[in-house]
Amino acid sequence: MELEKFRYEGFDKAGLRSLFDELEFKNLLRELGDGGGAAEKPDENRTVPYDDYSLILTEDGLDRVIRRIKETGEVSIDLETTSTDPMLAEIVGIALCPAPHEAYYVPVAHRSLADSSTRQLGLPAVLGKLKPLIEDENLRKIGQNIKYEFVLLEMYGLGLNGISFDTMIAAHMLDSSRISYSLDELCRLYLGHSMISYKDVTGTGKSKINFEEVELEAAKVYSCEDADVAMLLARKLSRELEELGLLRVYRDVELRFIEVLARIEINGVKVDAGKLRELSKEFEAGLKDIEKAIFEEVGYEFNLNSPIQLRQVLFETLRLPQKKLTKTGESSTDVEVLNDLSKFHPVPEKVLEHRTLSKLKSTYVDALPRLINPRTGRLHTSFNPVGSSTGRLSSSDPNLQNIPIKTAQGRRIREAFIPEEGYMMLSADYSQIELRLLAHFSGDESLIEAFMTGSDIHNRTASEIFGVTPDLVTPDMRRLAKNINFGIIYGISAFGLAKQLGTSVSIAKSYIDEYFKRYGKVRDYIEKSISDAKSKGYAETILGRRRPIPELASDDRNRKGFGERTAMNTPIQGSAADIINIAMIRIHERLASGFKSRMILQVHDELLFEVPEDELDVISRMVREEMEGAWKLSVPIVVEIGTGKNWAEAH
DNA sequence: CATCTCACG
DNA sequence: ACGTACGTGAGATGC
Repeated sequence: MELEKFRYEGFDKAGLRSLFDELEFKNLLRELGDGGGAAEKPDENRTVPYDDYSLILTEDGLDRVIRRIKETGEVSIDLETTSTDPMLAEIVGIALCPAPHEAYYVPVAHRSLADSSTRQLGLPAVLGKLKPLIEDENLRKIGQNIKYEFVLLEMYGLGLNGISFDTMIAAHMLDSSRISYSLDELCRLYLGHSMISYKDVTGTGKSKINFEEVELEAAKVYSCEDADVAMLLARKLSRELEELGLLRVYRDVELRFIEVLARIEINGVKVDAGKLRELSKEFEAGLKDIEKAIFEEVGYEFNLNSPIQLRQVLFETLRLPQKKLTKTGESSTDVEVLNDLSKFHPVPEKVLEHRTLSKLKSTYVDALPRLINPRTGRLHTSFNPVGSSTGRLSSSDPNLQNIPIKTAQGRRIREAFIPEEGYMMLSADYSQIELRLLAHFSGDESLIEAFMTGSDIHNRTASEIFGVTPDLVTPDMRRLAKNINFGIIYGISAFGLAKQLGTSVSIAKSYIDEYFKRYGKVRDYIEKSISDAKSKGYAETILGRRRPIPELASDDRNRKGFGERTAMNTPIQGSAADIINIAMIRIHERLASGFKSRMILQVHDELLFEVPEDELDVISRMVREEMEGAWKLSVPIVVEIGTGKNWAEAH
C-alpha cells in the first residue's frame, strides 16, 4: 500500500522521508538483533514487502548477512554500478537477498551519506568478505540477467560460481515472444506488482543524478526490492519450468550458457585500429569523388544521407519514375528502387555506391575504434540471450554479428579483425544447418538423401526442380534453387519468392509447386508445424523453448499469414540456435581444461576462435567434434573450418 | 524519438 | 482483392 501511494504521488521527498523513518525503526530492531523479518515465517504470497530491508554499514552487519546466506544456502544478488557496461562499471552498492522478503543493501561508493557520522564500508573490505561466498559453488546465486554480475565481478577478480537461477533467462524460455524481459515487467506479469523504477530514484533529464548520489535509504529500498523480486520470481518461474518439464534443460543448457557468453564477452576480439584509420581515409576520399560526380550530374549540392532530399532530387529534379512507397506513404529510395532506376539515369547507381561506402564508414570503420576498451585494447560486445524470439542471440555495443563480408570493401573491414600476437583466427561454420534440420524434421527422403550423399544442396534442388542432371545445372538455376530453399525455411509465399527472384507471381508459384512435387514431405511438415502451433498456441524448439503465436488465431489475413510463417520458421531457426548453444557449452568446458585458445565470437551458425599456432590441430578437431556432435539428427551435421591471420582469411 | 536504410545469418 | 518472405542492431536525419 505504501509503495502504491509512494508511486502515484510521484517522488515526494517529504513523504518519502516519513516512510523511511518508519522503516528505519525496523532496521534498528534488526541491527539490535531482534531477528526482524528473518525469524518470522515469511509469507511468500505477499508481493513485495518493502519493510524487511536493511542498510549494512558495519562489518558486524555484513558478517550477519553472510551468516544468513550460509543458513539459507542461497542469495539473490543485485549490483548497483556506474555503467550498464559491466566491463566499464564500478560498483556503487550491493544488494543481497538470502530469503524472500529479507534483503540487505551494502553501499560502498555512495557520495551523499545521511549525515557526517554515517560511514559506509569500503569496497575492498566488502569484496574481501564476500569473495568466499561468491566463489562457493554450493551457495546458490540468483539474479536477473546475472551475466552482468558475472562479468563485472570478474573485473574485480571474483569468480561467480553456483549460478542457480536467472529470472530473465527463465522467462524467455517460457515465452520468447515478449518485448521486454525487464525485472519490472516480469514482476508485474508474474507477481502483479509495479516496482520502484530506476528513474524514481535518480530522476530524469537535466535533474538526473548518478546512483552514487542517491540517498542511502532510497538506494536501499530500490536495490533491495530488485534482489527480493528476483528471489520471489525465481521461485515462481522455477515452478512454471517444472510444470512444463523444462527445468532440466534450463539448468543443463540455459544456465550453463550464461557463463559461456560471459567468457566470450570478457575475451573480446582484437581489431587493427591503424588499418581502420587507413580505411577511413580511403573511404572518405571515395565518398568525396562520388559526391562530386553526383552533384555535377544533378546540378546542385544536397545531403546524400537524407532520404527526404534524395527523394526530391530523384523524383522532382530528375523526374525518375516512383517505384514503391515506404510504410508512411513516401516514395522509397531503397536499394531495390535505386537498382531499378539505374537503367534510366547514371545517378541512382552512384547513390548506391555512396550509400554502401557511407554505411561501411560510419557504422564500422569509424565507430568500432571508439568502442575499443582502453584497459584490454579489445572490442567487447554484449550478447543478449533474450534478444530474439527464436532463441538466437543478439549482439550490441558493438553489434559484432553484422560485420560486413558480402562485398570486397566489406571484407576489408573483416581483415581488421585480427588475433593476438602468436595466435591465429579459426572460424567454424555449420554448413546448411537449417536445411539439415528441415530434412530431419520433415523426414523427406529426397532431402535426406541429398545430405547423406554430401551433395551441393542448392545444386541438387535445382536439378530436381528443373529435371536435369546435377552437372547440367546452370548458375542461374542454382541461384533460383537457393532462393527457394531459403524461402522454404522462411515460410514461402509465391509473392515473396517472386519479389526475391524478380519474376512474376505465377512463375514463382510454378517453381514452388515443382519443389513440393519433389519434396512432398516438406509440404506435409510445413502444414503439420502450422497445425501443431495452432492447437498448442505456440511453436517450440528441440530443447522445448516456447514461442507463443497468438497471430495464428487472428482474422486478419496478414497477421495470420505471419503467424503461419512464424510457426514453421521458429522450430528450424530456434533449434539451430539450440544446437550451437549446446556445442558452445561443450567447447567452453573443454577449452577450460588447459588450452590457451579462446572462443571470441558467435555469429548464429559460426564460431570464431583465437588459437595459438601449436593448438591449431587439436582445437580444429575438438571444435568440429563438438559442433557436429552437439545433437543427433537423421542427417549428418557438417562443420567447415578455416584458419587465417584475420577473420576474412579464416572464413 | 520515429523513420529510413542497410549491415549480418 | 489483398499484401507477405525469417531473425537481428545501428547510424543519419529531422521533427
